[in-house]
Amino acid sequence: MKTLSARQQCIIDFLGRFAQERSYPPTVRDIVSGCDISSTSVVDYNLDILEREGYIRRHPGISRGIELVSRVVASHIRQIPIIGQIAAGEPIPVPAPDAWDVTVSSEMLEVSEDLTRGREAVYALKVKGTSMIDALINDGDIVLMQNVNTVENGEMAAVWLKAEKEVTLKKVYRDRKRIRLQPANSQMKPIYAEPDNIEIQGRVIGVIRQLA
Amino acid sequence: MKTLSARQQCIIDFLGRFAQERSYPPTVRDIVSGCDISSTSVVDYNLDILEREGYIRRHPGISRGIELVSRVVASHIRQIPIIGQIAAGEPIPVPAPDAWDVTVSSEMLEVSEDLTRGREAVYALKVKGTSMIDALINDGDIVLMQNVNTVENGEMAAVWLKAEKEVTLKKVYRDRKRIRLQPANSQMKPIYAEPDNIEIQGRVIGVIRQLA
DNA sequence: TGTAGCAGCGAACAACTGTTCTATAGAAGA
DNA sequence: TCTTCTATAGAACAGTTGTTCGCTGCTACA
Repeated sequence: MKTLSARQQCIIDFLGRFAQERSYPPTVRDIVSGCDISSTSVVDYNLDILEREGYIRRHPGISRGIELVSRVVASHIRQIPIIGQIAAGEPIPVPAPDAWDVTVSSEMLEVSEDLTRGREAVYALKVKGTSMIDALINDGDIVLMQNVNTVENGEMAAVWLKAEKEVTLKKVYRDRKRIRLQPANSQMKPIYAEPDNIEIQGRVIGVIRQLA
Repeated sequence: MKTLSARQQCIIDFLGRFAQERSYPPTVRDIVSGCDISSTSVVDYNLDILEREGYIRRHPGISRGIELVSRVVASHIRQIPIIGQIAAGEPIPVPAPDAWDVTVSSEMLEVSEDLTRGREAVYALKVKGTSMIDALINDGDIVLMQNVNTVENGEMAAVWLKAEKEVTLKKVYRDRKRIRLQPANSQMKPIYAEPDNIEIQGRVIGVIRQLA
C-alpha cells in the first residue's frame, strides 16, 4: 500500500462518511461534489488506483458499486440470544429450538462473526455468582456457548456433575479411564471425574465482560 | 404493522440477504429477479406498502435507495482499533491521534455500542502472557480500554508501577494517603502503592475472550 | 350484474450513472 | 528540447434504474 494523495484520502473518508449517514454507497458524482472534484473522470481515475492498492472494491457497471474493503467486516454481525443464566448449582438451560428467533428472545447480544467463527447453535448465558473464578470468569460475565453434546480434548465445556449436582466450566481431557477437568487458570489443580458422572452441556466459545 | 404477504416477506428477506452479500442495496430489478416477480412496477407497488408499514425507507429518485429499517443494528456497531498489546513488563502503547483512523490501523474489532456505552477514545489491546490472571484475564484475551488519565474509585485501570517498571490491571481505591490496588479476583490480596509511584494509563471497560 | 379495491403485468420515459475519449498542464528524465 | 508519466478537466455515450401509465384478473359486496 503506497501512501495516498490528499485527494485519495478524501475519497476514502467520504466513502466511509457517506455509507454511515445514508446506508448505501455514493455514486461517482456524489464523490465529485463531496470532495470538490470537477470531473467524474478524475474520480474514476482515483478509484482505479484505490482499487489497485486494495482500499476499495469496485463492481463494474453497477451503480454505487463501491465497497470500502476495511468496512466489509461491518456486515458480518451476528445476533446471539441471551437465553438464561449459568450458576454453579443448576444445569444450564437447554436452548429451545425457537429460542434462536430474533423476535422471541428478550435480550440479544451482537457480536462480530469472527468471534463465533460461523458456528451454528450459538447462544449466550449470563454468569451468576463467582463459582467460575477458576475458569477466569466472574459474576456478571457473559459466556458464549455452542449447543453440542461432545467436545474435543482440551476444549472448554460446560460440564454437569451429576452426583454433585453442579455445573462447572472446565477444559475436558480424556485420561485413560477417567475424565480430567482442568481449570483455565493453570495455577489451579484439575479435578477428575468418572465418565458416567459427567454430562457435557455445551462448548464455551467465548467470554465477554463489561466493567464499570 | 399488518402481516406481510408472502411476496412482501420475500422482498424483506431478499433485501437483507443482498445487502449482506454485496455491500450495497439492490435495485428494483434485482428484486424482480431475486423474488421471481415479473414486473418492476410490482416491486415498486410492494415497496411503497413496505415503506408505509415502516419496514423500509425509500429515497426517491436515488438508485438503490432502499434501507431496511429493522436492521438498524448496523449502526449500533462500533469499530475499535487493536493498537497493540499489553504485557506485564512494558507500558501500554499510548494511542496516537491517527490510530483511530479506520484505514490506518491494521486490525479492527467490532463490538456492539452497549459494550462501549458510547465512550470516546476507546481502543483495544491484546493480552500477552498470564500476568493478568489475578484480574481474571488470560493470555490472548482482548482488553477494551478507554484513554483517560484518572479513574473513579473502584474502577478497573491499567496502572503503571514506576519503580517496578510493570503494568498491572487492578481496581483503584484511594485509601487515605496510599493507593490500594485490588485484584478483580476477590480471593486475591490487594497491593498498596504510593501515589507518586503509579500512573493511570487507561480505564478498562471490557474484556473479550475467544476460546478454541 | 355492476362497482370498488387489491394485486399484478408490460411497456415506456426520463433521469441517473459508469465509463470512455480527447485534451491540457506540470514534473521528471533523457 | 522532446518524451513520458501523472493528474486533471470536460464532454459525450450507452447502459442502468426509478417511476409512471394503461390494462387485466380476481375477490368482496351490494
